Amino acid sequence: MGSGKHKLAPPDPGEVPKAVINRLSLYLRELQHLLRSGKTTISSSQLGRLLGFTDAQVRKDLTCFGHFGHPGIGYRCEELVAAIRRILGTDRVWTVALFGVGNLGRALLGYKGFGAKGFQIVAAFDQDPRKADATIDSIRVHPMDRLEEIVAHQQIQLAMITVPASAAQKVADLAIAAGVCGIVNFAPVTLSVPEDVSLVGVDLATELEQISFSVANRLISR
Amino acid sequence: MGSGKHKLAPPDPGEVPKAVINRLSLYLRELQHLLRSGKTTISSSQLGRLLGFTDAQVRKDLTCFGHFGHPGIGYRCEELVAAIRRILGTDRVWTVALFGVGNLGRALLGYKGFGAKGFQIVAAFDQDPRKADATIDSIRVHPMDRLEEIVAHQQIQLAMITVPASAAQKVADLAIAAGVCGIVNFAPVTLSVPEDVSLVGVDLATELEQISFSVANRLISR
DNA sequence: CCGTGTGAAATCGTTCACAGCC
DNA sequence: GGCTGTGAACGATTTCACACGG
Repeated sequence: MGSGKHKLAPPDPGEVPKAVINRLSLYLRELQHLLRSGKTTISSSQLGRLLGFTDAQVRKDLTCFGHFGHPGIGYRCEELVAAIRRILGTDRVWTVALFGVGNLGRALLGYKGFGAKGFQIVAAFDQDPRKADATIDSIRVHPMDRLEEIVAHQQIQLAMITVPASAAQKVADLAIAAGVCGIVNFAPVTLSVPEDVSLVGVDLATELEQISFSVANRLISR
Repeated sequence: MGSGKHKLAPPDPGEVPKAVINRLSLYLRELQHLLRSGKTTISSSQLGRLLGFTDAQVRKDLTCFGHFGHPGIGYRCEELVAAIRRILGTDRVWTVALFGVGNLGRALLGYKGFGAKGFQIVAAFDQDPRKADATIDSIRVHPMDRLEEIVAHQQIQLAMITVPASAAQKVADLAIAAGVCGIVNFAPVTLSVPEDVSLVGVDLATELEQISFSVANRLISR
Protein backbone atom coordinates (compact mmCIF):
# COMPACT_ATOMS: atom_id res chain seq x y z
CA MET A 1 0.00 0.00 0.00
CA GLY A 2 1.08 3.60 -0.57
CA SER A 3 3.43 4.52 2.22
CA GLY A 4 2.60 8.15 3.03
CA LYS A 5 5.66 10.28 3.64
CA HIS A 6 3.99 11.66 6.71
CA LYS A 7 1.61 9.82 8.88
CA LEU A 8 -1.55 11.80 9.44
CA ALA A 9 -2.06 11.38 13.15
CA PRO A 10 -5.41 9.83 14.04
CA PRO A 11 -7.79 12.70 13.33
CA ASP A 12 -9.88 11.60 16.30
CA PRO A 13 -12.68 13.84 15.08
CA GLY A 14 -14.47 14.89 18.23
CA GLU A 15 -11.15 15.97 19.64
CA VAL A 16 -10.28 18.71 17.19
CA PRO A 17 -11.86 22.07 18.01
CA LYS A 18 -13.82 23.57 15.18
CA ALA A 19 -11.75 26.73 15.57
CA VAL A 20 -8.64 24.78 14.63
CA ILE A 21 -10.19 23.81 11.32
CA ASN A 22 -11.05 27.40 10.62
CA ARG A 23 -7.50 28.46 11.23
CA LEU A 24 -6.20 25.64 9.08
CA SER A 25 -8.10 27.16 6.17
CA LEU A 26 -6.48 30.49 6.85
CA TYR A 27 -3.02 28.93 7.10
CA LEU A 28 -3.64 27.26 3.78
CA ARG A 29 -4.75 30.45 2.10
CA GLU A 30 -1.76 32.37 3.42
CA LEU A 31 0.69 29.62 2.49
CA GLN A 32 -0.63 29.61 -1.04
CA HIS A 33 -0.04 33.36 -1.25
CA LEU A 34 3.46 32.87 0.13
CA LEU A 35 4.26 30.15 -2.35
CA ARG A 36 3.16 32.38 -5.19
CA SER A 37 5.56 35.04 -3.96
CA GLY A 38 8.40 32.58 -3.93
CA LYS A 39 8.76 31.80 -0.23
CA THR A 40 9.73 28.19 0.41
CA THR A 41 9.84 27.93 4.20
CA ILE A 42 8.15 29.77 7.05
CA SER A 43 8.24 29.63 10.84
CA SER A 44 5.24 29.38 13.08
CA SER A 45 5.88 32.87 14.37
CA GLN A 46 6.02 34.40 10.90
CA LEU A 47 2.86 32.63 9.81
CA GLY A 48 1.17 33.61 13.04
CA ARG A 49 2.12 37.24 12.68
CA LEU A 50 0.65 37.37 9.18
CA LEU A 51 -2.70 36.17 10.48
CA GLY A 52 -2.77 37.62 13.97
CA PHE A 53 -2.14 34.43 15.92
CA THR A 54 0.65 33.43 18.27
CA ASP A 55 3.41 31.07 17.25
CA ALA A 56 2.35 28.56 19.87
CA GLN A 57 -1.17 28.56 18.46
CA VAL A 58 0.06 27.76 14.99
CA ARG A 59 2.23 24.89 16.22
CA LYS A 60 -0.47 23.44 18.45
CA ASP A 61 -2.99 23.52 15.64
CA LEU A 62 -0.68 21.67 13.31
CA THR A 63 0.48 19.09 15.81
CA CYS A 64 -3.11 17.98 16.22
CA PHE A 65 -2.55 16.13 12.97
CA GLY A 66 1.08 15.14 12.84
CA HIS A 67 4.63 16.38 12.70
CA PHE A 68 5.02 18.74 9.78
CA GLY A 69 7.78 21.08 10.95
CA HIS A 70 11.55 20.95 10.80
CA PRO A 71 13.30 22.14 13.96
CA GLY A 72 15.66 25.00 13.23
CA ILE A 73 14.08 25.49 9.80
CA GLY A 74 10.36 25.97 10.19
CA TYR A 75 7.77 24.55 7.82
CA ARG A 76 8.33 23.96 4.12
CA CYS A 77 5.49 25.79 2.43
CA GLU A 78 4.79 23.23 -0.24
CA GLU A 79 4.88 20.37 2.21
CA LEU A 80 2.56 22.15 4.61
CA VAL A 81 0.11 23.08 1.88
CA ALA A 82 -0.10 19.44 0.88
CA ALA A 83 -0.54 18.37 4.49
CA ILE A 84 -3.30 20.86 5.22
CA ARG A 85 -5.14 20.00 2.04
CA ARG A 86 -4.99 16.39 3.03
CA ILE A 87 -6.30 17.21 6.50
CA LEU A 88 -9.13 19.34 5.16
CA GLY A 89 -9.98 16.72 2.56
CA THR A 90 -9.43 19.12 -0.32
CA ASP A 91 -6.65 17.10 -1.91
CA ARG A 92 -9.40 15.65 -4.00
CA VAL A 93 -12.29 17.25 -5.89
CA TRP A 94 -15.71 17.55 -4.30
CA THR A 95 -18.79 17.77 -6.46
CA VAL A 96 -21.12 20.56 -5.46
CA ALA A 97 -24.63 21.55 -6.47
CA LEU A 98 -26.11 24.97 -6.03
CA PHE A 99 -29.77 25.42 -5.15
CA GLY A 100 -31.44 28.72 -5.94
CA VAL A 101 -30.27 30.73 -8.94
CA GLY A 102 -31.04 34.20 -7.65
CA ASN A 103 -28.59 37.06 -7.31
CA LEU A 104 -26.41 35.29 -4.80
CA GLY A 105 -26.65 31.93 -6.52
CA ARG A 106 -25.52 33.39 -9.82
CA ALA A 107 -22.63 35.11 -8.07
CA LEU A 108 -21.49 31.83 -6.56
CA LEU A 109 -21.80 30.06 -9.91
CA GLY A 110 -19.40 32.63 -11.32
CA TYR A 111 -17.04 32.69 -8.37
CA LYS A 112 -13.52 31.76 -9.42
CA GLY A 113 -11.55 30.12 -6.71
CA PHE A 114 -13.81 27.28 -5.72
CA GLY A 115 -12.18 25.23 -8.42
CA ALA A 116 -8.63 25.87 -7.26
CA LYS A 117 -9.66 24.91 -3.75
CA GLY A 118 -11.03 21.56 -4.78
CA PHE A 119 -14.73 22.31 -5.18
CA GLN A 120 -16.43 21.85 -8.51
CA ILE A 121 -19.95 23.10 -8.98
CA VAL A 122 -21.45 20.62 -11.41
CA ALA A 123 -25.14 21.53 -11.36
CA ALA A 124 -27.57 24.22 -10.31
CA PHE A 125 -31.28 24.06 -9.57
CA ASP A 126 -34.08 26.57 -9.52
CA GLN A 127 -37.77 26.43 -8.80
CA ASP A 128 -38.59 28.81 -11.59
CA PRO A 129 -39.09 26.80 -14.81
CA ARG A 130 -38.01 29.81 -16.85
CA LYS A 131 -34.53 29.59 -15.37
CA ALA A 132 -34.26 25.89 -15.93
CA ASP A 133 -32.25 24.49 -18.80
CA ALA A 134 -30.19 27.63 -19.10
CA THR A 135 -26.43 27.47 -18.69
CA ILE A 136 -24.67 29.96 -16.43
CA ASP A 137 -20.88 30.07 -16.41
CA SER A 138 -21.01 26.71 -18.15
CA ILE A 139 -23.05 25.19 -15.35
CA ARG A 140 -26.39 23.72 -16.31
CA VAL A 141 -29.47 24.93 -14.43
CA HIS A 142 -32.10 22.26 -13.82
CA PRO A 143 -35.68 22.42 -12.57
CA MET A 144 -36.09 21.40 -8.95
CA ASP A 145 -38.09 18.32 -9.81
CA ARG A 146 -35.03 16.73 -11.33
CA LEU A 147 -33.09 17.18 -8.09
CA GLU A 148 -33.12 13.60 -6.94
CA GLU A 149 -32.29 12.15 -10.33
CA ILE A 150 -29.38 14.51 -11.02
CA VAL A 151 -27.84 14.56 -7.55
CA ALA A 152 -27.81 10.80 -7.51
CA HIS A 153 -26.63 10.38 -11.07
CA GLN A 154 -23.83 12.96 -10.88
CA GLN A 155 -22.82 11.73 -7.43
CA ILE A 156 -23.14 15.19 -5.96
CA GLN A 157 -21.73 15.36 -2.47
CA LEU A 158 -22.16 18.92 -1.23
CA ALA A 159 -24.89 21.55 -1.53
CA MET A 160 -24.87 25.32 -1.42
CA ILE A 161 -28.30 26.65 -0.61
CA THR A 162 -29.20 30.12 -1.87
CA VAL A 163 -32.97 29.84 -2.04
CA PRO A 164 -35.27 32.12 -0.02
CA ALA A 165 -35.50 31.35 3.69
CA SER A 166 -39.00 29.97 3.33
CA ALA A 167 -37.85 27.25 0.94
CA ALA A 168 -34.50 26.37 2.47
CA GLN A 169 -35.55 23.55 4.79
CA LYS A 170 -37.54 21.82 2.08
CA VAL A 171 -34.64 22.03 -0.37
CA ALA A 172 -32.21 20.78 2.26
CA ASP A 173 -34.44 17.80 3.00
CA LEU A 174 -34.65 16.89 -0.67
CA ALA A 175 -30.93 17.29 -1.23
CA ILE A 176 -30.15 15.11 1.75
CA ALA A 177 -32.61 12.48 0.67
CA ALA A 178 -30.86 12.43 -2.69
CA GLY A 179 -27.50 11.77 -1.07
CA VAL A 180 -25.84 15.09 -0.26
CA CYS A 181 -23.77 14.87 2.92
CA GLY A 182 -22.67 18.46 3.51
CA ILE A 183 -24.44 21.80 3.19
CA VAL A 184 -23.44 25.43 3.18
CA ASN A 185 -26.62 27.37 3.86
CA PHE A 186 -26.84 31.02 2.85
CA ALA A 187 -30.55 31.35 3.64
CA PRO A 188 -31.18 33.34 6.82
CA VAL A 189 -32.84 30.51 8.67
CA THR A 190 -31.72 27.70 10.95
CA LEU A 191 -31.83 24.37 9.19
CA SER A 192 -32.18 21.08 10.94
CA VAL A 193 -30.37 18.14 9.42
CA PRO A 194 -29.61 14.58 10.48
CA GLU A 195 -26.47 13.98 12.51
CA ASP A 196 -24.64 12.46 9.60
CA VAL A 197 -24.93 15.58 7.47
CA SER A 198 -22.51 18.47 7.99
CA LEU A 199 -23.89 21.96 8.02
CA VAL A 200 -22.42 25.44 8.00
CA GLY A 201 -24.59 28.52 7.93
CA VAL A 202 -23.48 31.82 6.43
CA ASP A 203 -25.79 34.73 7.12
CA LEU A 204 -24.69 37.95 5.49
CA ALA A 205 -26.76 40.13 7.79
CA THR A 206 -25.27 38.39 10.80
CA GLU A 207 -21.79 39.28 9.64
CA LEU A 208 -22.77 42.93 9.45
CA GLU A 209 -24.27 42.68 12.92
CA GLN A 210 -20.92 41.55 14.31
CA ILE A 211 -19.37 44.69 12.88
CA SER A 212 -22.21 46.85 14.09
CA PHE A 213 -21.73 45.59 17.62
CA SER A 214 -18.04 46.12 17.72
CA VAL A 215 -18.21 49.55 16.16
CA ALA A 216 -21.05 50.58 18.44
CA ASN A 217 -19.04 49.43 21.43
CA ARG A 218 -15.74 50.74 20.09
CA LEU A 219 -14.32 47.31 20.37
CA ILE A 220 -11.20 46.15 18.74
CA SER A 221 -12.08 43.73 16.02
CA ARG A 222 -11.00 40.15 16.27
CA MET B 1 -35.42 62.46 26.83
CA GLY B 2 -36.30 58.84 26.50
CA SER B 3 -35.28 57.07 29.66
CA GLY B 4 -34.62 53.46 28.65
CA LYS B 5 -37.04 51.00 30.22
CA HIS B 6 -34.22 48.59 30.75
CA LYS B 7 -30.74 49.54 31.68
CA LEU B 8 -28.25 47.99 29.33
CA ALA B 9 -25.67 46.63 31.71
CA PRO B 10 -22.18 47.96 31.08
CA PRO B 11 -21.10 46.03 28.02
CA ASP B 12 -17.58 45.91 29.53
CA PRO B 13 -16.24 45.15 26.13
CA GLY B 14 -13.34 42.76 26.57
CA GLU B 15 -15.62 40.63 28.71
CA VAL B 16 -18.13 39.54 26.11
CA PRO B 17 -16.98 36.57 24.06
CA LYS B 18 -17.26 37.03 20.34
CA ALA B 19 -19.30 33.82 20.23
CA VAL B 20 -21.98 35.47 22.36
CA ILE B 21 -22.46 38.21 19.79
CA ASN B 22 -22.79 35.62 17.07
CA ARG B 23 -25.48 33.82 19.01
CA LEU B 24 -27.26 37.08 19.73
CA SER B 25 -27.68 37.53 15.98
CA LEU B 26 -29.17 34.07 15.75
CA TYR B 27 -31.51 34.71 18.66
CA LEU B 28 -32.64 37.88 16.94
CA ARG B 29 -33.27 36.15 13.64
CA GLU B 30 -35.23 33.38 15.31
CA LEU B 31 -37.25 35.79 17.44
CA GLN B 32 -38.23 37.74 14.36
CA HIS B 33 -39.47 34.53 12.75
CA LEU B 34 -41.39 33.71 15.92
CA LEU B 35 -42.97 37.14 16.08
CA ARG B 36 -44.12 36.80 12.50
CA SER B 37 -45.80 33.53 13.39
CA GLY B 38 -47.64 35.15 16.26
CA LYS B 39 -45.65 33.95 19.27
CA THR B 40 -45.41 36.55 21.99
CA THR B 41 -43.29 34.91 24.67
CA ILE B 42 -40.63 32.23 24.69
CA SER B 43 -38.52 30.48 27.29
CA SER B 44 -34.78 30.08 27.15
CA SER B 45 -35.16 26.35 26.67
CA GLN B 46 -37.53 26.72 23.72
CA LEU B 47 -35.31 29.28 22.04
CA GLY B 48 -32.28 27.14 22.72
CA ARG B 49 -33.88 24.05 21.26
CA LEU B 50 -34.74 25.88 18.04
CA LEU B 51 -31.10 26.81 17.57
CA GLY B 52 -29.31 23.85 19.10
CA PHE B 53 -28.13 25.54 22.31
CA THR B 54 -28.82 24.78 25.95
CA ASP B 55 -31.21 26.87 28.00
CA ALA B 56 -28.41 27.92 30.33
CA GLN B 57 -26.42 29.17 27.39
CA VAL B 58 -29.25 31.36 26.19
CA ARG B 59 -29.76 32.85 29.63
CA LYS B 60 -26.05 33.44 30.24
CA ASP B 61 -25.68 35.16 26.90
CA LEU B 62 -28.53 37.51 27.62
CA THR B 63 -27.57 38.32 31.19
CA CYS B 64 -24.25 39.65 29.91
CA PHE B 65 -26.24 42.73 29.00
CA GLY B 66 -29.06 43.06 31.49
CA HIS B 67 -32.22 41.50 32.85
CA PHE B 68 -34.60 40.86 30.02
CA GLY B 69 -36.55 37.84 31.22
CA HIS B 70 -39.63 37.39 33.38
CA PRO B 71 -39.42 34.54 35.90
CA GLY B 72 -42.24 32.08 35.41
CA ILE B 73 -43.03 33.57 31.99
CA GLY B 74 -39.92 33.59 29.86
CA TYR B 75 -38.97 36.39 27.50
CA ARG B 76 -41.43 38.60 25.68
CA CYS B 77 -40.45 38.33 22.04
CA GLU B 78 -40.96 41.96 21.13
CA GLU B 79 -39.13 43.17 24.17
CA LEU B 80 -36.21 40.85 23.55
CA VAL B 81 -35.99 41.79 19.90
CA ALA B 82 -35.75 45.43 20.89
CA ALA B 83 -33.14 44.66 23.51
CA ILE B 84 -30.95 42.63 21.19
CA ARG B 85 -31.16 45.23 18.46
CA ARG B 86 -30.04 47.79 20.96
CA ILE B 87 -27.17 45.59 22.08
CA LEU B 88 -26.05 44.89 18.53
CA GLY B 89 -26.41 48.53 17.62
CA THR B 90 -28.93 47.81 14.89
CA ASP B 91 -31.72 49.86 16.44
CA ARG B 92 -30.48 52.58 14.18
CA VAL B 93 -29.55 52.60 10.49
CA TRP B 94 -25.94 52.14 9.42
CA THR B 95 -24.77 53.53 6.11
CA VAL B 96 -22.82 51.04 4.07
CA ALA B 97 -20.76 51.28 0.90
CA LEU B 98 -19.90 48.37 -1.32
CA PHE B 99 -16.55 48.16 -3.08
CA GLY B 100 -16.22 46.01 -6.17
CA VAL B 101 -19.23 45.53 -8.42
CA GLY B 102 -18.46 42.06 -9.71
CA ASN B 103 -20.71 39.03 -9.45
CA LEU B 104 -20.70 38.96 -5.69
CA GLY B 105 -20.93 42.72 -5.33
CA ARG B 106 -23.99 42.87 -7.56
CA ALA B 107 -25.59 40.07 -5.57
CA LEU B 108 -25.08 41.97 -2.33
CA LEU B 109 -26.47 45.16 -3.86
CA GLY B 110 -29.64 43.25 -4.66
CA TYR B 111 -29.84 41.35 -1.39
CA LYS B 112 -33.08 42.08 0.37
CA GLY B 113 -32.83 41.86 4.10
CA PHE B 114 -29.96 44.19 4.84
CA GLY B 115 -32.47 47.01 5.00
CA ALA B 116 -34.74 45.30 7.50
CA LYS B 117 -31.74 44.58 9.70
CA GLY B 118 -30.65 48.19 9.84
CA PHE B 119 -28.06 48.33 7.09
CA GLN B 120 -28.56 50.63 4.14
CA ILE B 121 -26.22 50.37 1.19
CA VAL B 122 -25.99 53.93 -0.06
CA ALA B 123 -23.17 53.75 -2.60
CA ALA B 124 -21.07 51.34 -4.62
CA PHE B 125 -17.66 51.74 -6.19
CA ASP B 126 -15.81 50.03 -8.99
CA GLN B 127 -12.42 50.42 -10.58
CA ASP B 128 -13.78 49.86 -14.06
CA PRO B 129 -14.90 53.20 -15.48
CA ARG B 130 -17.44 51.42 -17.65
CA LYS B 131 -19.34 50.32 -14.56
CA ALA B 132 -19.25 53.74 -13.00
CA ASP B 133 -22.26 55.99 -13.04
CA ALA B 134 -24.62 53.11 -13.57
CA THR B 135 -27.39 52.42 -11.07
CA ILE B 136 -27.91 48.89 -9.78
CA ASP B 137 -30.93 48.15 -7.64
CA SER B 138 -31.27 51.90 -7.21
CA ILE B 139 -27.76 52.18 -5.81
CA ARG B 140 -25.40 54.46 -7.67
CA VAL B 141 -22.05 53.05 -8.77
CA HIS B 142 -19.15 55.49 -8.59
CA PRO B 143 -15.60 55.33 -9.91
CA MET B 144 -13.00 54.53 -7.25
CA ASP B 145 -11.38 57.92 -7.48
CA ARG B 146 -14.43 59.50 -5.94
CA LEU B 147 -14.20 57.22 -2.92
CA GLU B 148 -12.89 59.74 -0.44
CA GLU B 149 -15.27 62.48 -1.49
CA ILE B 150 -18.38 60.33 -1.41
CA VAL B 151 -17.64 58.34 1.73
CA ALA B 152 -16.99 61.54 3.60
CA HIS B 153 -19.92 63.42 2.15
CA GLN B 154 -22.46 60.63 2.63
CA GLN B 155 -21.08 59.83 6.07
CA ILE B 156 -20.56 56.22 5.19
CA GLN B 157 -19.70 54.13 8.22
CA LEU B 158 -19.26 50.57 7.04
CA ALA B 159 -17.72 48.91 4.01
CA MET B 160 -18.31 45.62 2.25
CA ILE B 161 -15.31 44.66 0.16
CA THR B 162 -15.92 42.45 -2.86
CA VAL B 163 -12.94 43.40 -5.01
CA PRO B 164 -10.33 40.83 -6.10
CA ALA B 165 -7.87 39.74 -3.42
CA SER B 166 -5.05 41.69 -5.01
CA ALA B 167 -6.89 44.99 -4.61
CA ALA B 168 -8.53 44.44 -1.24
CA GLN B 169 -5.89 45.91 1.06
CA LYS B 170 -5.55 49.06 -1.02
CA VAL B 171 -9.32 49.57 -1.08
CA ALA B 172 -9.54 48.96 2.65
CA ASP B 173 -6.84 51.53 3.32
CA LEU B 174 -8.63 54.13 1.22
CA ALA B 175 -11.99 53.43 2.80
CA ILE B 176 -10.52 53.72 6.27
CA ALA B 177 -8.72 56.92 5.41
CA ALA B 178 -12.05 58.29 4.24
CA GLY B 179 -13.71 57.51 7.55
CA VAL B 180 -15.11 53.99 7.42
CA CYS B 181 -14.89 52.28 10.81
CA GLY B 182 -16.05 48.73 10.09
CA ILE B 183 -15.40 46.32 7.24
CA VAL B 184 -16.82 43.04 6.05
CA ASN B 185 -14.20 41.58 3.74
CA PHE B 186 -15.22 38.98 1.17
CA ALA B 187 -11.87 38.94 -0.60
CA PRO B 188 -9.87 35.80 0.16
CA VAL B 189 -6.99 37.59 1.80
CA THR B 190 -6.12 38.71 5.31
CA LEU B 191 -6.47 42.46 5.71
CA SER B 192 -4.62 44.49 8.24
CA VAL B 193 -6.44 47.44 9.69
CA PRO B 194 -5.84 49.87 12.56
CA GLU B 195 -7.04 48.84 15.98
CA ASP B 196 -9.96 51.23 15.90
CA VAL B 197 -11.48 49.66 12.80
CA SER B 198 -13.59 46.52 13.13
CA LEU B 199 -13.07 43.74 10.66
CA VAL B 200 -14.86 40.53 9.80
CA GLY B 201 -13.69 38.28 7.01
CA VAL B 202 -16.00 36.00 5.07
CA ASP B 203 -14.25 33.55 2.77
CA LEU B 204 -16.61 31.39 0.78
CA ALA B 205 -13.99 28.74 0.04
CA THR B 206 -13.15 28.53 3.73
CA GLU B 207 -16.75 27.72 4.52
CA LEU B 208 -16.69 24.87 2.06
CA GLU B 209 -13.45 23.64 3.59
CA GLN B 210 -15.12 23.35 6.98
CA ILE B 211 -17.72 21.11 5.39
CA SER B 212 -15.11 19.15 3.50
CA PHE B 213 -13.25 18.42 6.70
CA SER B 214 -16.22 17.25 8.61
CA VAL B 215 -17.55 15.12 5.79
CA ALA B 216 -14.13 13.62 5.08
CA ASN B 217 -13.65 12.67 8.72
CA ARG B 218 -16.97 10.99 9.14
CA LEU B 219 -16.99 7.24 9.28
CA ILE B 220 -18.27 6.37 5.87
CA SER B 221 -19.40 2.83 5.74
CA ARG B 222 -20.37 1.03 2.58
C1' DC C 1 21.49 29.73 17.74
C1' DC C 2 16.85 29.08 15.77
C1' DG C 3 12.67 26.78 15.70
C1' DT C 4 9.58 22.73 16.65
C1' DG C 5 6.82 19.79 19.77
C1' DT C 6 4.72 19.36 24.19
C1' DG C 7 3.42 18.90 29.07
C1' DA C 8 1.91 22.12 32.57
C1' DA C 9 -0.35 26.37 33.84
C1' DA C 10 -3.48 29.89 32.90
C1' DT C 11 -7.39 31.52 30.69
C1' DC C 12 -11.75 31.33 28.74
C1' DG C 13 -16.41 29.55 27.87
C1' DT C 14 -20.13 26.29 29.01
C1' DT C 15 -22.99 23.62 31.94
C1' DC C 16 -24.85 22.62 36.47
C1' DA C 17 -27.70 23.33 40.20
C1' DC C 18 -30.27 25.96 42.97
C1' DA C 19 -32.24 30.45 45.18
C1' DG C 20 -35.79 33.54 44.18
C1' DC C 21 -39.87 35.12 41.77
C1' DC C 22 -44.32 34.87 39.15
C1' DG D 1 -45.59 24.58 38.54
C1' DG D 2 -42.55 26.99 35.43
C1' DC D 3 -38.84 29.98 34.58
C1' DT D 4 -35.04 33.38 35.19
C1' DG D 5 -30.47 34.80 37.03
C1' DT D 6 -26.19 33.35 38.88
C1' DG D 7 -22.16 31.59 41.53
C1' DA D 8 -19.60 27.44 41.38
C1' DA D 9 -17.95 23.34 38.94
C1' DC D 10 -16.48 21.74 34.91
C1' DG D 11 -14.46 21.28 30.41
C1' DA D 12 -12.08 23.16 26.64
C1' DT D 13 -8.69 26.07 24.51
C1' DT D 14 -4.81 29.12 24.61
C1' DT D 15 -0.45 30.49 26.33
C1' DC D 16 3.83 29.53 28.64
C1' DA D 17 8.25 27.58 29.12
C1' DC D 18 11.47 24.48 28.15
C1' DA D 19 13.61 19.97 26.27
C1' DC D 20 15.28 18.48 22.13
C1' DG D 21 16.72 18.49 17.15
C1' DG D 22 19.09 20.69 12.95
